[in-house]
Amino acid sequence: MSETASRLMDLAETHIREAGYAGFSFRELAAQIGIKSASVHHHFPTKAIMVAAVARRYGERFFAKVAPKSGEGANDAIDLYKSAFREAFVCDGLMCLHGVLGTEAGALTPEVSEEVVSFFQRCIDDLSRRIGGPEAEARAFNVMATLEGALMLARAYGRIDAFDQAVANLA
Amino acid sequence: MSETASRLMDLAETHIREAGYAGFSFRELAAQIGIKSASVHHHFPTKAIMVAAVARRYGERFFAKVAPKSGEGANDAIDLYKSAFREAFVCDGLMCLHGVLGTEAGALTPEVSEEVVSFFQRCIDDLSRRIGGPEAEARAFNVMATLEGALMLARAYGRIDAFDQAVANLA
DNA sequence: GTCTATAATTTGATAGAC
DNA sequence: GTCTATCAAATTATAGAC
Repeated sequence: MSETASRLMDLAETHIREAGYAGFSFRELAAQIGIKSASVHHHFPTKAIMVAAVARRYGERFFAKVAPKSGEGANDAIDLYKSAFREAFVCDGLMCLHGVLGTEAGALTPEVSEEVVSFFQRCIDDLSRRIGGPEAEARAFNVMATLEGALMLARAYGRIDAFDQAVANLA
Repeated sequence: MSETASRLMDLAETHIREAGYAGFSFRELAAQIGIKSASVHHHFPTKAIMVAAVARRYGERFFAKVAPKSGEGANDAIDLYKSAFREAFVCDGLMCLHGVLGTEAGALTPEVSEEVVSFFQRCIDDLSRRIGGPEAEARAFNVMATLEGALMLARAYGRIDAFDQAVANLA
């Protein structure tokens, strides 16, 4: 992938995590790196294809970040997920990309929608396996729901304290 | 408020809860009730003003629905909130309006943004008071985060089971 | 309250030259 | 890979007649 394509994805990701799927245009991205919108179409034929690519990359980076360290216990997995979501607010001041797109489900093309669903599916599967025990899947759903909601509240309040209170009882 | 304005708000609310702030246009609403977009502007001068009105009405109805029954215990409040969110999926198949707008914060005008923040503030205040005890506020944040996230996951999975698993440990 | 008409802008996307 | 030029469509919004 070209350097330009990568920078375009960076910008698109930020815009989506700030304002959703409709929160940017090809013209806007182009202007931000000093090219024209027609050139953006050379890298990504359509907006839906670009967003699907951004969503896939976001997932890959996320799962790399929460990958198990050697000799992890059940709570270590939850802590890693918690840290990843907390960083989204503290470092970037942004939502989880899939959290935004998930709430906008009705506005998405099938290709984007599939990326979003498979992200959550993979999160639940991964967490369930690493948590283990009889209530593993329910706990996995609870962890993901709480983290997505906590991040949204932290942004609404503009305070990491809102996130920390919301997730205090996890792990 | 006129019957027409009320029907326009109904339609706008559904569209937003399905696809976000950018998920509808005045023309679209107008066509759905058989008038022209210019007539929509007669009832609501701008889209932002309309969405702010929809957000306010949604909050009023929500708080009426979760209002305390006489002689309620700490868990009753959480159960009422849980039922209200569960119904959003089971009855309407839609997100919480403020949950959608909250994730799209960067796309909102100040007037809409203020409605969203004050909705969550009021939820947290109400829940904290009704839950009571030393950890009341943290539990309130946790309840709201979990419910918003659970509703989003239920829609992503298309299964109420995802919601129920995510909120199983509440109350 | 609703209409016609229209302005002003933005958007996603394409054709073809360099 | 980027450009110019352009298209077709959609969007928010306004003016003024009925």
